[in-house]
Amino acid sequence: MVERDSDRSVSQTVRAQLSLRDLILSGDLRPGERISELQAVETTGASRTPVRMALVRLEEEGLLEAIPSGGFMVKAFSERDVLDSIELRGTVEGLAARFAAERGVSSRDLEPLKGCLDEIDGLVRQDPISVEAFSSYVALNARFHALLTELSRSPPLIRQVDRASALPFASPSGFVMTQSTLPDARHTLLIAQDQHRVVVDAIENREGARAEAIMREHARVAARNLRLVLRNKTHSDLLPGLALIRMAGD
Amino acid sequence: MVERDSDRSVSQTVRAQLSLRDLILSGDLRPGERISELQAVETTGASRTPVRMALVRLEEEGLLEAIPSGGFMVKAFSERDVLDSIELRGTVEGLAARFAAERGVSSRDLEPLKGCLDEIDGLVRQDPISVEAFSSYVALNARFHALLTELSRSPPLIRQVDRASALPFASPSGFVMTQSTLPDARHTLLIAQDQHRVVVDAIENREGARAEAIMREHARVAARNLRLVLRNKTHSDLLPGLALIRMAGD
DNA sequence: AATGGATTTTCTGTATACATAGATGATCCA
DNA sequence: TGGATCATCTATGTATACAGAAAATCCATT
Repeated sequence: MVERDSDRSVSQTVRAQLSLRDLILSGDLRPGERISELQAVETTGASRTPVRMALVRLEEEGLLEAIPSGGFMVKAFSERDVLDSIELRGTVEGLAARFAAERGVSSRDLEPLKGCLDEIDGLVRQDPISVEAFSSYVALNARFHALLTELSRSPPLIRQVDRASALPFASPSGFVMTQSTLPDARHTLLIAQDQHRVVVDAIENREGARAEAIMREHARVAARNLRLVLRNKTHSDLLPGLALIRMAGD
Repeated sequence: MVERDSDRSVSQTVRAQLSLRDLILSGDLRPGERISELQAVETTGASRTPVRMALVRLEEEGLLEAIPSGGFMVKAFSERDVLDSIELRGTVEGLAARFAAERGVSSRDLEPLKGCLDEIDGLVRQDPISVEAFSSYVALNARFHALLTELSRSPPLIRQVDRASALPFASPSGFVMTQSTLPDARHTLLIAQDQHRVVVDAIENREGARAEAIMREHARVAARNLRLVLRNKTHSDLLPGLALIRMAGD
């Protein structure tokens, strides 16, 4: 079926939000730049009401900043901001893992998680890893992290983990694609996957502190990758939102 | 000066948000109850546009839940939800304290914090503590926690701590007033104040792990108080939002 | 030439009208 | 009498018009 450029099945608000998010993450809208509602109306095709709605949601998402005199601007992030966001995500994921371990999980709950890990094993077995495999890894990794967080069985915590992962460079899978061009790409993925196995093992054995610690360390792999990407600025197109990161000298 | 019921200096959106928040926290709007926009328009006096804006913001705040078919309903919280929210707040505050300790703070930055502590000391010195003193404690305690979080010098983290503290029963000062009627009220406040001193000491000496651990434990004082309040349901009017907590049997 | 003020323009905040989708109630048939 | 279907009605999503405020521009004066 031929899709119109505007799908009637989703609301104008959602459409405007997606459209504006793409514009921000791709760098078409520069950090610090004010987003005019009228301009947003032209680019998204929606009217002002849903556009305003989308802007409010994008502010909550962390991509926009309210201007005191009114309206919104694209937020700029320092390298430190991004590193802190990653550490924060690791911390709340760590709390989720600890809750899961302390409260116990049934083997039935662990099944999908272990299935995920087996699939990832299948991917990292190949050497070198193909670009398609990296793509699959991104999806599986996201799924693993989501399932793990849900093991906490804590809606408030799940909510906060989702919010902490909303920024693309803070999300668990944010830096996977950027790794794909690095020489020791497979090495990094093997380490990350080992950490996945360890945290599941810790949860199974109800080792809360261990589960928490390993998830924190797991996030620091992403921090390492961020530094690599920022040093050799190549392949920066693989990480949406990199345009929002302003280096110290800028 | 006589204030009109509608202050022209703030926007209709903010006024509607404050008004609706009060209605929710006071229990006038029951958990699970759908909030009609038209009804909200009547009670707040604002028109539909700012009311809708306020509803979206209250959803982000965690007080409302979106209904799939459209609109919003008042969210209900289990006792476990609230305990988890408190633990979460303690965890992110702990991260802020660790950042402050690891990165170091100048004695100039610590001054307002220590001033805060001295003022609190003045309050808890009296025995028994007056209701007015409890009120002052709430304000000073909120100020201390805000200053402490800012010591992390991490905008993303400060943002998340604020969000984790947005729910009244998850906020650092949420249970202070409920304590005021309890027999060992002063005892609890003395312990909390000692923890305040310890975390400042840890930060001064750059003991990151210690600073983090004490902030986590500090939040658990609030968790203890929650259980007390829920067991003897008296004085529940001292905690706004208690109406949102649904016990297991309900 | 630079600065201050006034004017114009553009933007956001708000109100409201309209359309569509969902909910509710009544009526008809089995 | 119970269930299903249809109609009506209400509530939300969307579009747009209007007012006030902020920002930019231009002119005048020093």
